[in-house]
Amino acid sequence: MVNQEDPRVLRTRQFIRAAFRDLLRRKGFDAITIKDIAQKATINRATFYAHFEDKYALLDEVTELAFDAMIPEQVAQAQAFTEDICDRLILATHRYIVDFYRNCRMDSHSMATLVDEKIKKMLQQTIARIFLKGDLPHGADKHRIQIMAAMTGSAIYGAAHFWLNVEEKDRTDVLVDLVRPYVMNGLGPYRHGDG
Amino acid sequence: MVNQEDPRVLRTRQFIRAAFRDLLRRKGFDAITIKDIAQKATINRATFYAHFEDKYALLDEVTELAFDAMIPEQVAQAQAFTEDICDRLILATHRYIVDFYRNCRMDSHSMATLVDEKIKKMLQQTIARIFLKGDLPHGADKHRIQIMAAMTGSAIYGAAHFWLNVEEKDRTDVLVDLVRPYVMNGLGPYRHGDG
DNA sequence: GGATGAACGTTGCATAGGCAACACATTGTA
DNA sequence: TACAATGTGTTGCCTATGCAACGTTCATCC
Repeated sequence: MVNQEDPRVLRTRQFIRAAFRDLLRRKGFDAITIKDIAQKATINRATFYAHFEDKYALLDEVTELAFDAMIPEQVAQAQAFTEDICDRLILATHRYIVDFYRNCRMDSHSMATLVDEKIKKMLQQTIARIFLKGDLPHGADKHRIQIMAAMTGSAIYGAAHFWLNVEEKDRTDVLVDLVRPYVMNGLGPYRHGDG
Repeated sequence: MVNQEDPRVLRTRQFIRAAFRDLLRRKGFDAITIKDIAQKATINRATFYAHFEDKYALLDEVTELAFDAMIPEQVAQAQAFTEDICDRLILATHRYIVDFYRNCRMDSHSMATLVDEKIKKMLQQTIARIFLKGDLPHGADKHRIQIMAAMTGSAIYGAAHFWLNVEEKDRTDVLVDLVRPYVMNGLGPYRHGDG
């Protein structure tokens, strides 16, 4: 494929992502064509295919970058899964979902599903990375840790998503106070690597 | 040279101009290097030379485009040099100069001179174009018309420039009331093509 | 059922842009 | 004076992008 460091490549990919984000704001995912993206990005349609297999791959990348941008510095650097880190993850996830539903026309169920899956996966990876950084408690093999991360990520994501349709939806503090103890208790001895 | 319609060319030239305008806001013209421009435009230095002979050519183009953007629609379309058109030209010229001195660091005398010359030339061409659109009065050959345009452009530019350092500098209405009669009287029978 | 048109994804070729290197000029400085 | 450092403008080679064309699929319409 293309050389990811070539300045032309960097620029072209930025154009494509920006065009796509822009289009998502006024059109549903299904309604967006490759031609639309190429036109708005002022690149040739063939060039699009030099960088992305299709618009699903583009959605994947855009989602991932947006998630990375949303993760606070403290979480990215965290050495242990503390209550503070947990809170930040909950809030960041919630904010991501809110922004996402506000900015994108959601006529497409397929897109919502894809983004759901992607974000859950990113969350789980982020959590697993933190778990693996701490000293592992006795008997915690890598496999078991990844399951714990998967459950934790799913729980956080599920709760944050559910919170969209709740009366108290603006009370993110309530959300945090509900999710944090659930997750931390569920983790039990795994959380700090000091159990 | 390069094909001026190729989208890559259009983008690259836009990048270069934008970078240059941006640099002019924080650096003097003399202090700006081609490397600076290329870096900020995220293009290769060699690519700059594919589009502009040097930074003087770039300055020339940027000045010209800015001037075109500043000219009101009515003036661009004018069929005769009326008082209304005259007023608009005076105001546009004045605004151009004000913006120019506000936005650009003027450590370089050479640049000020170049821009001065360029703008005067553009003004004169604009005026000559309007003159030549109207029916020409008896005895008005093309040569004579161009001299009238040159004087008119110089007068307007000179006055607008002078107005920078005047106590009433904000009273552009006063400026207009001084310049308009001078110019219109000077033109005498040439102005409408109806003399 | 078949025609039409739109979007997709791919291809070969032409051209613009990136890169590294060069010679030259200018400037600062030891 | 000599020198290093920096900017200028140019060159040859390689890669990314633009373009036009193609066959394909799918939806719409007669």
